[in-house]
Amino acid sequence: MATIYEVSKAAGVSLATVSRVMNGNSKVSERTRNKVLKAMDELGYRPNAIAQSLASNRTNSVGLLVSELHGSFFGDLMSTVEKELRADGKHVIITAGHSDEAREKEAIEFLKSRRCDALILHAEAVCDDYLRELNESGVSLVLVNRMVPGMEQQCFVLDNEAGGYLATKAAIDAGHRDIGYISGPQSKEDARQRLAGHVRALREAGLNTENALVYQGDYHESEGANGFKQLWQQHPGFSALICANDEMASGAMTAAREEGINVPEQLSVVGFDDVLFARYLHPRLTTVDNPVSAMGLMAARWVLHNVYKKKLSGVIKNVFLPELISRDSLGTHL
Amino acid sequence: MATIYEVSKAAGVSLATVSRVMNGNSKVSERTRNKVLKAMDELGYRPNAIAQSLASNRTNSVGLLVSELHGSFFGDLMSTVEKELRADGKHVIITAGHSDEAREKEAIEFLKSRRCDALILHAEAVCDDYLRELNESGVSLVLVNRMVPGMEQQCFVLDNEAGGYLATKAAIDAGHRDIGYISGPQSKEDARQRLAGHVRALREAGLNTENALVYQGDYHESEGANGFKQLWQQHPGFSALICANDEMASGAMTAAREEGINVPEQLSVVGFDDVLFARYLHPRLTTVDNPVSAMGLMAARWVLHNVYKKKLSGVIKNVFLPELISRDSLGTHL
DNA sequence: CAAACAAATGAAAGCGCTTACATATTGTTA
DNA sequence: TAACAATATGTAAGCGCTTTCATTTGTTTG
Repeated sequence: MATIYEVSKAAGVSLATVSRVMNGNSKVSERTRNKVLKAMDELGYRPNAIAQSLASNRTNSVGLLVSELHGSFFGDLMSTVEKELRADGKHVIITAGHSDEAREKEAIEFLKSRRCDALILHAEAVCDDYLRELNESGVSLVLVNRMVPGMEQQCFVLDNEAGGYLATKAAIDAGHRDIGYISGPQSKEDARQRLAGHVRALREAGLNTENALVYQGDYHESEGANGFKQLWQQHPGFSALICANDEMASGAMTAAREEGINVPEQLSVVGFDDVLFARYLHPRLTTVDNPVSAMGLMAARWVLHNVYKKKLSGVIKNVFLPELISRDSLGTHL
Repeated sequence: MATIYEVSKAAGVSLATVSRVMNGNSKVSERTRNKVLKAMDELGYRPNAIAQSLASNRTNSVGLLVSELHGSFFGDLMSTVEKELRADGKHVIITAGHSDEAREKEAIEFLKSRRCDALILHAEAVCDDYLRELNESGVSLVLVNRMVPGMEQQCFVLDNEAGGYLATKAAIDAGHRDIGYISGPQSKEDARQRLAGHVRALREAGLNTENALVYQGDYHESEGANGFKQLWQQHPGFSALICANDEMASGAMTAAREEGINVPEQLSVVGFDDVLFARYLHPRLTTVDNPVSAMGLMAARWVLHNVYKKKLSGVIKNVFLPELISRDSLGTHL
């Protein structure tokens, strides 16, 4: 592979001049620029990004931490972030934290050792203090799907409470009064907030929230089925079931069907997240969207603006409001 | 951030010695090693991976090209590859080629400029010659889901013909005789092979393959619906429909339902790929699995072995045989 | 106890770039 | 045309490591 030195020799100019035409910042006369370009072309020269990074103290790479590399939520996030950054010549190093504290920290250390110019983190397991320290230690970072007090401008989050409210409100508006809820693990912030929104909607409608029909699941499909079974046993015949995510909604729908209960005629189901397969379920799932792509985009733009000094088109938005995606699984109840 | 120089000063040894304890290849006495380790610890030293790469001409990074960053197929691939390589301290730079020749080439150039030690490519649009040239130019690379003559050992593929055969054979074994087929775009190798397998199964059963019920789709859901409609119009009442992928199978099932046709009672449907949502469809989709994870694993192991000289556990397998995943969408036909 | 060898350590030259700073070239003005 | 900007180009010192080769130190043996 040709180096800058060979290019400089071939073009009959100095290293500095070659570097100048590559980076296009300093002035170079039209004639020499052409000579250099020609030499580069003839040699098939490609700058060594590693050497550039070492010399310039800039890697043009941003680290992205996700919980998993599969699943539509992270797929959308990675896809959006990569596209936006790549358009500006930056590249993304992706690592997975698997929602585990040690692995998340390890992944972050890894990204730091790779000298990423910035980090975009979907960190679930590390504590707020760790993130604040990281932030103060001089690492440029933004957080997706997490709000850390003191770093509000660097956090891009969904208003989960509003989403929880939206889902239950939709059921209430459709005439439902007996409404069950399968929550996510209450150790997770988003799960707590979604539940809080649900409770607010019930209360607002004057419904009983004391001995509410709530089952705590773990966001997995199987717990959707378990949750449904338990709630149905506890209070047979409730007319709507709100689930804190689509996976559990799917599990619940399958379990209901196995009991011979028709969705949505006998039981309405509402999910949360609008993952890809929500459209493929039968009946197609009414759910609350989770604007991952929009959040990923904002995170990428923040980096472009604050780290790479690119001027912004549009404003940076930190908190996203979810919308209800009406499909077929929510029926009216007279 | 502390550098190796500061560590060497703190420990009272030379740079070379610090480097030695980091890399652990050359001998260092127990006493000095401890001094160095202590100094590193106290300074919170983290080696600069960029500088290491430049000096050693090894980046410990492998480039991964996928068509898209979302979707379960690529999610599984990325996930497996990343996990396997990361376990050995390598990291993965992921880029998307969007099944477009120019973008695939650009992505590959990008990975080359990052000086990846090896490339794992899911390249659909570039031609065989390009890949062969790349290979001969000294870049270590392997191909996933693509067989290029002359590079067999570096290709990890599914036997699509066998998969196509399997799907149709299953329908025949279940008693079906009137079998429709929605193929993928015949510009793609895998689509042609899947169709070839289908035809072989028909022929073997002594069924007519002349004016066979075949519709050419594009692997997208909508074409599954279109394909079903057209075939049904052309020959109403056929009892089984084989689709070249799950997306189209889903589209076909939805279209059938809209026509009031029950799956699987009146029409059996078989898919291909066993993507995540196949389990979520109703009825759950009988399909042919596509062992992406296994292929990704092999690709990663090949790299570990051939590029990083790691000794192998187990053998390298290049061609993978698919299996039928029996669920509920294929019924018997007497 | 010195010779002979092995083991541990250090000195220094890169790796391929960027970027002050210095110098050369050109253009402008009186 | 001398004097001076302004502009274009070159020189060389890093960036933080690895690695070769030379040197020092330690160990063994006759």
